Amino acid sequence: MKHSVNLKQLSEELGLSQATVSRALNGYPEVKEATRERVKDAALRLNYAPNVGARGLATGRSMMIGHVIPVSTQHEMVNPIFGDFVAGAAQTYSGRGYDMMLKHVEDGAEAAAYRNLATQGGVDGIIVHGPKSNDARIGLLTALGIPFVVHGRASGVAEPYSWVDVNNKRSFRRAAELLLDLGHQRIGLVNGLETMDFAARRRAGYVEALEARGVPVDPALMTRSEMTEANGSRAAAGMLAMADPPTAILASSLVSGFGVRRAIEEAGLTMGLDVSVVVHDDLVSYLGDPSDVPLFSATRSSVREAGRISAELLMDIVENKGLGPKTRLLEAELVLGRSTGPRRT
Amino acid sequence: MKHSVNLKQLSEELGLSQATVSRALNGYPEVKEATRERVKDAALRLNYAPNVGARGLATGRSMMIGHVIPVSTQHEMVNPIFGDFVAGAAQTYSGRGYDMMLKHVEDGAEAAAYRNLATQGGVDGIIVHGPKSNDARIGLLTALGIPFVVHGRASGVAEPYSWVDVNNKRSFRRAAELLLDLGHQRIGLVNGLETMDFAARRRAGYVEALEARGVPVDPALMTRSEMTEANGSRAAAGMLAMADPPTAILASSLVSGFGVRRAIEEAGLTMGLDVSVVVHDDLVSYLGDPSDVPLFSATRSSVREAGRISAELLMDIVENKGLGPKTRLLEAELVLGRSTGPRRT
DNA sequence: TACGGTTTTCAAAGCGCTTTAAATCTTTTG
DNA sequence: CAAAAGATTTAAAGCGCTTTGAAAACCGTA
Repeated sequence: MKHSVNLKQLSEELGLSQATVSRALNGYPEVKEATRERVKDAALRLNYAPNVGARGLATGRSMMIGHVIPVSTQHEMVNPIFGDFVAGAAQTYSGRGYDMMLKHVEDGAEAAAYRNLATQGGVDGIIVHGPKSNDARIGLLTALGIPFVVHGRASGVAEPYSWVDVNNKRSFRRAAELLLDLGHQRIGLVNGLETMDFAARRRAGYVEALEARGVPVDPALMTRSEMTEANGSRAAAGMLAMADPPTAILASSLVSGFGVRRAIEEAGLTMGLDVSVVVHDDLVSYLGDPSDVPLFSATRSSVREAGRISAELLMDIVENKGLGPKTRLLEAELVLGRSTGPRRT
Repeated sequence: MKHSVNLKQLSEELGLSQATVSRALNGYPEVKEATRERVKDAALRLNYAPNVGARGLATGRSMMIGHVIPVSTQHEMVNPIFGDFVAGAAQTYSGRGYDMMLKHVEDGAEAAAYRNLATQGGVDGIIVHGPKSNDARIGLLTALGIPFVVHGRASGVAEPYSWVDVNNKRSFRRAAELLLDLGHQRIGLVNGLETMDFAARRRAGYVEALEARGVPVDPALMTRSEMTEANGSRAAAGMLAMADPPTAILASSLVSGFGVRRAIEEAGLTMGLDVSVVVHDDLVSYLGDPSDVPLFSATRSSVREAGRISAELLMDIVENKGLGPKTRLLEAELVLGRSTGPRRT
């Protein structure tokens, strides 16, 4: 059964030319208001919606933004913050008439995938997720000449490009300073994989804070792994079993934080009392803690907001290619919860 | 800078007609093997990729599957399992040459959004997420005549449609039976929102198990809310504060389970000893527990696998509209962890 | 009544691809 | 060696839309 019509049928039904109908629907001024109304009514009644492929062909715009799903190749893990980022971005796109395309890329086919994305005319722009410290995708996309925005930054890349990032270094520096102020000297770092740019920056902030206070940096107190509950727990358990265990731990995500808390409790200690904990909280919606005084002290920055901003930037670039690279550095908020307290003597 | 060519340029470069070049690249048999090689080489060399819009116009296929992001309208919450489901689906699509489009839909614009999705020719099929008990989308999409597969089922809908679902009723019945077998009589249910079909079915399974054993069903032991850590904790805390508290709790997700555990511990009790807990575990990748004996006893069913299967089904339907609705009922595995034990007397 | 200026509508080209029907080139066969 | 059969290749139509350049309709005025 046919439930919709195309432009030709619609225009015949109306006794108008396709041109006029098209103009009427797209808000061009040279159409008589009465005609426009008549056209709009008919379009609604006949269930007309312009074919996106055809429109794309004619305008050279697909009104689609491409995202490549960042599946950690090692453990088939989907980055937990991906969902919220995408939700924020999608909402923004939809407000401006764009849609989002998600592409799964098999390992090793990365370059080809981005190249196709750029050449097939299927998307007007691309969001790059999970940049590594020296990410080749940036150079590739720049060379291909397609608009893109990186969520995060890539330290090693010299050429300019557009990005939206949290000030990871500063936020971890501040978190570490908070713990130092509370009297802690042995502070553990349960970081994400440090091939990821954000994780490297966080460590830099942590190290910077300790060094600024003359507190020795102990490699044994710095771990890195994917940010799962299990990994957080394992890392913290290892530290707490040391001869000279930390009295505070800085964890790179809320989920790792849950693991850290478990390890603390399984060691017979109390979080916030025996061991202080600060986590980074991306405000992922379903992990939200609505309490007045949250469980965890945290550096907070909404990844959904980052999604919104990235989308906004990208669409601006797409619609106005003249402007140079745009960047946006977001500051994380430091929120005190019940997981931190002065060092016990 | 132009970095890619179109079919016309490519064919001119080769001294062949567009038809032959198109056939060569699309694997049609009537092209001489030598020619095909020559064409493929040139395509690679000149960075040719067919324009998806044009191809879609010509073939009537967009090679794109639409998903609508299920943002819980009440709290702007992104369903946590969405990420993994989508990852599984996207992987499957990509293996068969399809891509995935994600659409954000504002509240209230649902019908229009699905209608457009179906009419604009932008997608060949749709996956419906998070069906409610009497979901109007199913009737709408059926009427529109576009292929679709529902992840889950909608109890109230009589007409046939394609779906992929976990046997939620049976798995919660089994979980409850396990607890009954362990001697528990007061069993709490920390369920998801029961407007969601899956949650309603889980409760049905739970109730069925109790009634089959003649154990009274106490409404005070049945809570429903979005499946967050905080909600799980609050629900469990409430139950544990009762005069006649439960000795076992059945939670609808791993995340709620974390909350339940917290409440148990904050009540000075020990999970698995004083209070047994069984959760439903969607095997969401980043919450994975690699231990031999997992923390939680759980009914397990991979949502990523469900994504794969749903995608497979949908593509089959798209490519062969003749076949009637396809369905797939997945059984959850019951896995014993450290959170369950016999009732303490 | 006709004319210049506006406003509104139209015919047709073109976006880049696939595919049908026809043309050309190669083989095979009698 | 010519005709029939088979293998390749091509020209052109068409997918559904936007947009340019031209035509038609309308208006007030001379």
